[in-house]
Amino acid sequence: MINIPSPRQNQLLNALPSTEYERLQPHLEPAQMSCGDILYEPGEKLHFVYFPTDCIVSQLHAMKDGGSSETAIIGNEGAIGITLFMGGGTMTNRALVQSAGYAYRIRQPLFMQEFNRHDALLHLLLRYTQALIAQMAQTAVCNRHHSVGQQLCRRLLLSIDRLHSNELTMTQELIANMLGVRREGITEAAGKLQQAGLINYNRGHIKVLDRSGLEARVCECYHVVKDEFDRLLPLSYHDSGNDCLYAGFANMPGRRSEGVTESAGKL
Amino acid sequence: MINIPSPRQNQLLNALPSTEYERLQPHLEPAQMSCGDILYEPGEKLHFVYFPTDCIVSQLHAMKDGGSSETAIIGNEGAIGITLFMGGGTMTNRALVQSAGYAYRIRQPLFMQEFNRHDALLHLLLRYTQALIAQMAQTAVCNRHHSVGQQLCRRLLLSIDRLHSNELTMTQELIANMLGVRREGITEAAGKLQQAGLINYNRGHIKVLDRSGLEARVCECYHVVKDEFDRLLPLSYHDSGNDCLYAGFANMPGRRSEGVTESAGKL
DNA sequence: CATTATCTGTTCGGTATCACACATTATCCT
DNA sequence: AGGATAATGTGTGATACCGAACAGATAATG
Repeated sequence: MINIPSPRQNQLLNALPSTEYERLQPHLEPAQMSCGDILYEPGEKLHFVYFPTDCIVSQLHAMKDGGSSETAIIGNEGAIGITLFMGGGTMTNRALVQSAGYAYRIRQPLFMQEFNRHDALLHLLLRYTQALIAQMAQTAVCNRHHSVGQQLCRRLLLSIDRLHSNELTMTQELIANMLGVRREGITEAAGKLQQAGLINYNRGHIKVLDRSGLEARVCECYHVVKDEFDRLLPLSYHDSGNDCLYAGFANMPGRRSEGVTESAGKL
Repeated sequence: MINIPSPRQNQLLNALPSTEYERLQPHLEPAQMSCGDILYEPGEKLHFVYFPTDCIVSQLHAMKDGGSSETAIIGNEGAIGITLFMGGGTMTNRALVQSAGYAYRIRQPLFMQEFNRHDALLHLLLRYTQALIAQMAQTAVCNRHHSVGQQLCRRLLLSIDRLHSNELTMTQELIANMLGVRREGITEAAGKLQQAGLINYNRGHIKVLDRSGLEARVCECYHVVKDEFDRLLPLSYHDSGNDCLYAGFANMPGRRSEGVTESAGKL
């Protein structure tokens, strides 16, 4: 037996009404996501929709000259593979696992079968997509106007929000590539945060000591996006936290989450 | 000379199969769009979906300190009001008419009635939304990595693509606010372009003299987005002619189809 | 333990952009 | 026509970030 999180630990899956969830559930396969895994490349067809439970995936754009920038970060509040239901089939970015963990995935045809019933799943995912859009747009604004230090704060907060932990595993080099800045810039900014007692870092391990301190330094972009997620996906506050022991993916005891069986779509 | 364009001059409406178009058509009201008009503010409910025929609308994000940045530009290839069918109802940005002209608009309930038939309109608009997402993401990347000069080229090309004309009406100050940079920066960059014989500008009037010259200077972002639009929204079913009374209008400049960005580089 | 690889700290010069101030010119208005 | 307004041009210094090179420190490995 391996300790694998429940699908319901993904907030989108958790927000589905039980009838829809139970139709989907048999087709959800757990997938172990390792740091560095690539879910899709630019222009490459994706065959699954992924629902992270405790991993983090970066949406990265690479440029010809080798530069790159992250435009979104996706954890258990969301899903990877929106292009499948948006209709494009591929995207111009790449999806890179940035923090190890698990996700549940479902094959496109099975997923689309449910999506095309045009019920809660559709409404939920479109709302989620709009939240993702807000995140990407705000990233654009932030890239233009805010300092590396502020963006580092934003990035750290986004990560700990999704990990539900105050400890991160990532090197300064990695952060730099995500933000699209130099590694030295991160060294300097992170040094200041450490000196201020807000974080503690050590060779790829970052511990956030003072969350509110980070929030005091971060630019408005962080809260704009967070508020928009909360507005669009109010159920994302529902933390059905505890893992369940789960062996294999066949017969999973359908966890009823009382009080959350409503659709998020209150259009 | 002051003919009101046909709704079919909007490429989304034009791409609808005639049965759907005819259901929609009675509800389409022409709207005159003047420069500076605001279609919605952040958090403000929108009651129409707008389909531009010959105007340009900017999707702008403002910040507390007064700064702003454009994350997308929308012309007759698209629509304003995706939040209505995405389900959010409001957005975090504002929509500002940036070049005067006409649009057809339709009230939300009537629009949603058609959208909820889950037919061509839904699929078309979701694909369009994905293209819009690509534009916003690439804007984020561009803001991070490219110079003011390159971004100016991108912005000019985006505009003339949507105006189907090589003459623009916008001041350097306006462009600066769109790109989120200083006006002096635009003065300098535009001066270089003029000196190179690529454009000619004069107190709010810009004429593009050498389109391919601009394309040679622009960063890759422009073509990444353009290719993605062409891929997702081929000028399809009702290409020029049939239902369009104003077939004399030029289409977007020649479509390019080089591959999507190579996947070399950091991460 | 020694070696290697990885991660972090620091420096230095170069450059793009910024912030501000002000001059100049074209267009608009009465 | 003449004055007001809007748009553009220029200059000066400050600063944030870049590019590259290198040094020290810690973990990983054999």
